[in-house]
Amino acid sequence: MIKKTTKKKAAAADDTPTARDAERSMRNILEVATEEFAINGLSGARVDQIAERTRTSKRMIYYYFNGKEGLYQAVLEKSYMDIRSLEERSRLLDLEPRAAMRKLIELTFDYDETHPQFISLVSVENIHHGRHMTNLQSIKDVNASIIRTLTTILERGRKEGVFRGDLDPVDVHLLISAFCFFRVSNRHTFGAIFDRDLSDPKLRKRHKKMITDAIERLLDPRAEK
Amino acid sequence: MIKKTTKKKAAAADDTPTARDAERSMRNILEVATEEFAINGLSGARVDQIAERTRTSKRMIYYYFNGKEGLYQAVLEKSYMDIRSLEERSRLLDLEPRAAMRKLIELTFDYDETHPQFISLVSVENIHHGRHMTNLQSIKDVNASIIRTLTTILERGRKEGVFRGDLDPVDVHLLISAFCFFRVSNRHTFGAIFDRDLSDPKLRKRHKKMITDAIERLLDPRAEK
Amino acid sequence: MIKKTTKKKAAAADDTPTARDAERSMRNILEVATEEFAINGLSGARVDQIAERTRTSKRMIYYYFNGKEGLYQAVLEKSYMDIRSLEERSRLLDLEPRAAMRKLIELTFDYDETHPQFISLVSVENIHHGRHMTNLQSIKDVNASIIRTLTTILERGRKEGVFRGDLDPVDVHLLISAFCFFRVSNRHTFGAIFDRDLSDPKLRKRHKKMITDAIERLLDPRAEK
Amino acid sequence: MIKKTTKKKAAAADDTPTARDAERSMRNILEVATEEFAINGLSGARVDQIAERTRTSKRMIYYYFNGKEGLYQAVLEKSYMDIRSLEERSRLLDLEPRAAMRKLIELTFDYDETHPQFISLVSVENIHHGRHMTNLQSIKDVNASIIRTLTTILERGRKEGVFRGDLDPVDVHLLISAFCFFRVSNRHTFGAIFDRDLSDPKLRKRHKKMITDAIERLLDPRAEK
DNA sequence: AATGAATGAGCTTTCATTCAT
DNA sequence: AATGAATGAAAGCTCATTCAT
Repeated sequence: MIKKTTKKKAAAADDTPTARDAERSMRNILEVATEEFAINGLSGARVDQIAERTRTSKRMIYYYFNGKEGLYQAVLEKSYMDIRSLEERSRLLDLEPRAAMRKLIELTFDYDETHPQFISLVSVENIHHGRHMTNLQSIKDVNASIIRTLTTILERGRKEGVFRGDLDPVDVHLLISAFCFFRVSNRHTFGAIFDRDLSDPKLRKRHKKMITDAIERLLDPRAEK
Repeated sequence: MIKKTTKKKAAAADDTPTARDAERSMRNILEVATEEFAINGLSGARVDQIAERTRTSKRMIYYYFNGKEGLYQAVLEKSYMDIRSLEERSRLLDLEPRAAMRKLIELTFDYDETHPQFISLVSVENIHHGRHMTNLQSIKDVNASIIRTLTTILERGRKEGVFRGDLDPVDVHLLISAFCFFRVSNRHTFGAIFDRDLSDPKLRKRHKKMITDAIERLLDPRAEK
Repeated sequence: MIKKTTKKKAAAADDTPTARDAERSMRNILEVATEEFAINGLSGARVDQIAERTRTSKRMIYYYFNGKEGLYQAVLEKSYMDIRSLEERSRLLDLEPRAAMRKLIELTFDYDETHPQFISLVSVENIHHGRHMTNLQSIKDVNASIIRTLTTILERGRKEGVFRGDLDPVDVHLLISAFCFFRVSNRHTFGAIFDRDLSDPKLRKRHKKMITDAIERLLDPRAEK
Repeated sequence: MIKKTTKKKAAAADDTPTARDAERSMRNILEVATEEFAINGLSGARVDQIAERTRTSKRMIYYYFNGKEGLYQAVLEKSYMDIRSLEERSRLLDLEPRAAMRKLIELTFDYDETHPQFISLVSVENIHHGRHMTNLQSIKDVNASIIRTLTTILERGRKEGVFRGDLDPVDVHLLISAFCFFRVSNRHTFGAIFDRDLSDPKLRKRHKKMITDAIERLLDPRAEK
């Protein structure tokens, strides 16, 4: 992360009005840019358009983020950081394994459902082969935490005999993510092809149950081969 | 495909060298464009770059496809059409329900795995809210055929008592698609975050088994509530 | 005029269906082109657009008229030729001088009023410095005839003592033309500036009378100095 | 003039070298563009050609005028604004009615004669149906002032018994404008047809007298019906 | 005599970025 | 620390025309 870090620290340290203004400007730019990149992609987003919707000027984007790509990277990082709340706020490990697993799935499902911009950004980043994430350790850290939690849940379940023990936590995470993510990321093509509005509450409820069921049964030790 | 349909038909009817040349040129352009749009997205792809990699000139892109957007739409349509082979070539309905289901999942899994460009294009189209598909009935037709096959398989399985009967075919298709698609569409971000190469044959095999298992267990009538 | 002349003669001589078809195609093209050039000017008109509105193809425009400029020139000539009817059909010289003069003015006024396309084309040609008329003797001939008629009328009037004799016929023609032409050629700017609809019948009548009055008084020998 | 008004005002207020440079650049572009649009029309003029003749670059045309059409509109407005000098500088209302009228006609005649570019631009704008003037209130204002002056002159003349009182000022303005304008706007076609050079000083003098005479006699109350 | 297919050249416009304080 | 003005480079697209039969 560019020179923003220094700024942030400075802002945290001294609380001068100027510093707080800078902080506010950056946040404002990030918010607008998040929308624009999510809607239009990296190449499709326009620096002019972002600047115009901002309280500041185009010049500031260069000042704070060193250009379009820098801004995009900052947006991406910020978006991934926001997931931290997902499992931090919910005390998953206080629950017994099966309840914890169910809740984890539901949290993921709901998060993706309510954060289509994040989904879009991740799709955009995949179009670009994830080349803007390679330097962002922060993103890996956040996700490592999710895997740690999941590993613990699975391990506990195995010990209690309620989960089979031959599944890789990352694989399970992949399966859960895939469904929750795809439902949102591909809602436009899937919706158009099958004339379905995936945001319909009835469908949402049914799908949430389906993915929960699917994982639950997959983990059921009685069927283990 | 735009207004060139007449041309195409003519080309199909008479087999003059000129007509074949035109046909070949269009295919050539489509192939190159498919790659470019898959790699760079709609906004990111460059007409110049596409033209340069082509045997023809930039002018021809406008002649045949009425511009960048028209070309993109043609690419999208063509890509979706190519899936027809997926289930047409394989005689799914000759198999007993559970084998058919397993094979359907594997076919989907393998198709997505071997057609990352198609996956990219669909992702790109979702970034653009599926706005280039609304007019393409052909795409709906192809997919309707898949759903028809799946419906038959599920129905047969229910009658034979090997599948539960309370699942919507489109929902099942969604679940299968989600996992197969996501593995490819998000391979870059997922790979970067968890330091995993999703194209590793060992992983591929494991995931294929996992998704097959998951669906199989989900459909198992013994667990039905 | 290009090779059209040869064609026309041929068409007149032999009356084969093919020849008549050619004749018809050319007329069709000319009609459409007249409209397009009048509305859009020489640079603004589009060969594609003209061809599209035609019963024939773009290629034919080149076949018959050797390109856009040739077509424009043919349109211009044809438009000027059509005025011949103006004074040929009306037997001006059968009237006594003052009546003849009044009628000449009214004919001019009405012709311009009812042929805005002709007015437009002449304006267009002036934008282009009249450079497409230099070779068209036909145009000069038609107009020479008008001047001849006007000269006769003025001469007779002078002899009868009802017109002053010191005015140049071409000057008088200029004055008449100017007013009749300008009313139509500048109707859009003049109309916009003064919020007047110059095509309003009431205005038309008033203006017709005004110009007739003005010329009549100008010619009145009693005021001659 | 587009949205650059703010810029202009700023430039007027502070007199920084930069501001003056911008002002100068815009004027430079406008001058060149005026010529180009007058000679080639809106469609015929080339942004490249305009830029090349300018001290600045093509990019600046878009920066200052938002494109070709914006530039054209600015040129049109500026050209109309320049007429303001016509009657502002000359103290028409200090003269007695008949002298004032004569002078007004002569001023109009001379202005058109010496501003063929303006004449061309108005012709061009009429080809385009005056569609670029609809938003330009400034143009209406300038012309309203001319009509006000003319109305005063006519009114005074009527009171003094030297002018008839039944003529509409705008009609009179139309008659005067028509002749003065047409002489210039149609000099090429008229000149070509009648082998006359309308810029010949002898002709100019004769025509000036003719239009002055014609209006004078038209206004003469003795002939009023 | 007639024509469908193809195209080079050049057009207007857009874009992310830097200059200059 | 902050910014308004300026811009080179390249993008997408259009046009009149010719090729090839």
